[in-house]
Amino acid sequence: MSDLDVHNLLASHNLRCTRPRVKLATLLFADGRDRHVTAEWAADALAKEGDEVALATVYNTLNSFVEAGLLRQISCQEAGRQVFDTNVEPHHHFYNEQTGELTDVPQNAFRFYKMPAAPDGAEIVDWQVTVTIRPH
Amino acid sequence: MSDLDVHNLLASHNLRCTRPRVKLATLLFADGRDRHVTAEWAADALAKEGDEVALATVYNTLNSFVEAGLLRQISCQEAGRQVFDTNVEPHHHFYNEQTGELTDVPQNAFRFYKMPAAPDGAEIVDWQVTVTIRPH
DNA sequence: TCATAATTTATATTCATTCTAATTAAAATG
DNA sequence: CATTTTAATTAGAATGAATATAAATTATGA
Repeated sequence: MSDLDVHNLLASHNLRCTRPRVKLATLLFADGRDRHVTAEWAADALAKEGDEVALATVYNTLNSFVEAGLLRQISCQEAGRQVFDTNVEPHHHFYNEQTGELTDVPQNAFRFYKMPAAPDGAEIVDWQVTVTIRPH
Repeated sequence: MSDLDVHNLLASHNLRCTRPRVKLATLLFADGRDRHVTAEWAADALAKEGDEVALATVYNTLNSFVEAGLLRQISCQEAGRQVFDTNVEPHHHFYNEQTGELTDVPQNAFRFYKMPAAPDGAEIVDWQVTVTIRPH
């Protein structure tokens, strides 16, 4: 993903092209790989490249990316830290209980013939499987 | 669940019968209902009954209960707080995105005919579905 | 170029949880 | 039953993640 692409990506999501946003978007989206990152990880990764961004800004930016639909916040995780997922398509996760690492499981890895109905007065908007794995 | 039962429950799980443990076990297990509770909720509930227990003790106790297999820690939740589940059997959850409330979904409400294989070098130890619902 | 509105930033603050060290209480022993 | 040992409780301090604040900076459009 070129500099121009990053600018287009931000612009097309109504996000101003600021230094922190460009750096973070490049870090997260440039190679098209799926990633599960914390704010601290992203801040450290930028710092290592000499692109220091204040931690508060990293939080702000990741949250704007979530609002813009560029990132997804993962709710299935070790308690106590927010994890952001670059894969915004519906999918599931392996959770390595030893390392805490999350790995994507494609949506179609699960096929079901029975699902619960939504409770009265509510609708189902998403479902997500967390598969806990243990190395042996 | 009588006082005697609570004592038996604790004793049979190698937990000393202390005031905080008896109070918490009674609060959580006496009526056999499934509950999803935070440490703060439990501390407040005891305080309202005149049975004050230090918050640190509530945390200690809930964590011992988890270790003893009397409670389960839920990993699918709003970021930032631990939720303890009195239902230790395999099951799933509705997550109300409006209120944050969790409701049990019985294990057999899902039937799959296709599940992902565990990655090399690991085994699947648990899987759990979180169904996000929205009131309408 | 200039004005203005959004963004960044350092710092302070909040909140959930754990740690510490002293006290208290439970079970085991004699 | 008294004593000893060991575990649990507790107040308060400490930690760590995330957000709020408010002043300085920067992007964008006129």
